[in-house]
Amino acid sequence: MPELPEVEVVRAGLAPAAVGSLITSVSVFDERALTRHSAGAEDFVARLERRRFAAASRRGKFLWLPLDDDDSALIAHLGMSGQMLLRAPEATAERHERVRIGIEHPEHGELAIVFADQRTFGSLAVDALVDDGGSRIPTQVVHIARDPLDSRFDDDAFRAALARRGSAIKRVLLDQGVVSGIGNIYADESLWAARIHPETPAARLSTPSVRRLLAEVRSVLEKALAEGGTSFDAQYVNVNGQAGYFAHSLNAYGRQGEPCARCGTSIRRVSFMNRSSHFCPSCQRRR
DNA sequence: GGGGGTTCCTGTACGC
DNA sequence: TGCGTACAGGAACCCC
Repeated sequence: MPELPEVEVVRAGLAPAAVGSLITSVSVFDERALTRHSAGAEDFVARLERRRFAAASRRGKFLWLPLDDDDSALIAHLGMSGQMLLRAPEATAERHERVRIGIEHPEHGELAIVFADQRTFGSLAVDALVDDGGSRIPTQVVHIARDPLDSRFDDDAFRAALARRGSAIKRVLLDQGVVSGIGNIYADESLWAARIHPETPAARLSTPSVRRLLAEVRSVLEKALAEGGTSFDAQYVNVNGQAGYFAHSLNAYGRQGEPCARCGTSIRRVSFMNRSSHFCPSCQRRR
């Protein structure tokens, strides 16, 4: 599932080929890939053709490629199974290919950016850019908080936000309006590393606990990024179709029944928020 | 505005 | 072999 590290790997992979490229063609094969673009496929194509990509940016799990008109950007959210692939222009269609964008780079020549998505939770759009504290971000990203790896992430504001929330800390970690980029996998991993029970009310966490949690969130995200992200199957791959290696480093997620790497107790899996939570019942005690 | 549940979707695994 | 069902989960949306 693409979370911050996976989306950042995709952004960094797209940047060298996309930035500076001229968009020569846009083909939409499945309009469900444009649920974020309410004006429809025809409008989507018209807003992209003959423009150039000027940069490659990201906040949380959203990535976007600003256009050279300085007023709009192609935004992408990968959802559960979205992929942005770089392919040769004549490459055969991917199995779940939804959108293909033909580009021409001044040095690398012709390429295709292919958006493929099995479960169709992901989508693309062309969105207006607005000012946000000195930077320009798409309107659809305005409500998304900065991510913990962002140099302008405000640790004190995060601590204050937790103090106002009576919800379980895991629910708050997954709330992209409080802190972005964290999904089910890295929430479980960070809570395991910080020895915090996922259902602990956020407001009950002491200041040292919040500091420890934030440090572990950053550590987990950075390690996953260094290993190219987490791949369980073909659902997440980089722009070249290659898997990441962080799945081998997981301590809690998907390890139910296996011994905790710290204390040997069986990792437990419980249903929480219509998804799974994995934790060690011994070293992540509920207080 | 916080809180929490529902919904969208498709491929895979599993039980019978 | 074949069928039905549970499961995976990001985020918008809804009602309380």
